[in-house]
Amino acid sequence: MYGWRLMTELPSHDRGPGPRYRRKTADERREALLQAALDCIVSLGVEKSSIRAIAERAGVSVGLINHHYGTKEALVAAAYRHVADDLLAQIEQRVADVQGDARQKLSAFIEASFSPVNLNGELFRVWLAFWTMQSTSPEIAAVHKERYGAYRAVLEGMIADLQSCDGVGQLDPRLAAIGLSGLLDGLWLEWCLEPATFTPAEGIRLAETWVDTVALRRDVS
Amino acid sequence: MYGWRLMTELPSHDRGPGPRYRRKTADERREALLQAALDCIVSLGVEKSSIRAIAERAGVSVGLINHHYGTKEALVAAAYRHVADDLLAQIEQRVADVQGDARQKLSAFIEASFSPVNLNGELFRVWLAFWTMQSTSPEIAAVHKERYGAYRAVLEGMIADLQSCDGVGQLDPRLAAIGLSGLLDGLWLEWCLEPATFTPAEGIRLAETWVDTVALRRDVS
DNA sequence: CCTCTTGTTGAACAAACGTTCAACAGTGAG
DNA sequence: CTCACTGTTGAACGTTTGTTCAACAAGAGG
Repeated sequence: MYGWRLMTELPSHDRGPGPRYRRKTADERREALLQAALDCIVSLGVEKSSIRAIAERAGVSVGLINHHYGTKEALVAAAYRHVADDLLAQIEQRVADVQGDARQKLSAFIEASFSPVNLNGELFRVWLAFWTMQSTSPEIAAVHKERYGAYRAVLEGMIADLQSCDGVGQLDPRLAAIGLSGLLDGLWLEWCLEPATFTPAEGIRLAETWVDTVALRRDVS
Repeated sequence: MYGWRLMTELPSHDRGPGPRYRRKTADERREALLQAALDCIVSLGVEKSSIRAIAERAGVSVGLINHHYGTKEALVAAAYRHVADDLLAQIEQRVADVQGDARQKLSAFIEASFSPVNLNGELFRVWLAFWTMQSTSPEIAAVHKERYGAYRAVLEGMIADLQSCDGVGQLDPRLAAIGLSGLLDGLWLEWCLEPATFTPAEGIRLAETWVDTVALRRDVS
């Protein structure tokens, strides 16, 4: 369809005697491109993360991204799934590392939510990007629905465990989980938008108070 | 700087005998452009709201936007301030319309937060756009800080009133306001991303429970 | 009527975007 | 070595973006 012209000059960069590039398997390259895309979104923001910027970060040429992912949207969707999986897995790991009762595990979940890994303006920008694309990209929307459901299911299970041990609270596990995840997300959002508003310790205290007085029925005074 | 060529053909649209356009004062035009920008962001999303789309919606030509606002960023910042002002003013109006004690006024605030005006996927897209721009645009960031501070100040005042009447709660007014605004925003966020998760009535119940058991010390069972 | 101010126009522009694809080249198999 | 496969390249493309500015014209004041 397009015309083809001979290159009129040699590439300006150094042409050593060795290979000009190293080939990778399709899977390896896909993984590397995904990491480069995340790096770009994190450091440059979404709208500046062009195909060219991602390709440069990955040390490859522009054409390779469409070759391996077809479209940019598919690459971003894959990145979303990757980050969301990582985040949830990391929180679950922290919870699993705690040997204690259901209440202590929930505390670990809350503490992990307010760890510097999550309270991170760059991670926030990544999430904003995904949320924005969700309204126009069915693929992104599907990933969101799947990952967010998993997140809340974990929380609901922990609250159900808690109430079966320490007595029922003012709300059933489903609604309590929705409330807690809303509180955690809302505080995370506000902290990322304006970190001076409150400290992570205050955020933890707010979430702990919610669990004690709403999911359970205990007065922490 | 740029060359200038004569128009090679007349405009294709109808040229009536009357004026081709009507002049407005600078203030009137600025207002009209701002409304057109909001309409576009709401209906098309941010990334599709180009200068040309906004100009077409406003029924003017592309150059007029830069003439009145200088840059697109300034226009968006003005739109942000306008929407945020409107939203807060509307909630405060609802609160003022309620004759009752501090607790009933807080209920009006919560109810207004979950009204269809706010639980609106289009409004959510507008907010996402503003949040995204905040990290790159100092002007947008300043507007956010100013408006969000006002929002939380209103909430903190209401909670302080409540506690001075009905007794102190588990949290001081500042932290209680941060928690409640986090909960409201988080639930709003999650509802906009996936409306099937919970109903507005459940959201109201969650927020009311927070007020009764955390800001106050009342068990709603 | 003419004049001046100023809101308005819209083609041109430079830069950036995602995508395409013919050509190139590394790598392992025969 | 040769061959075929395929990962990789990068210029060109078509489109869209925000911005510019010489030219135009509406409307008020004389």
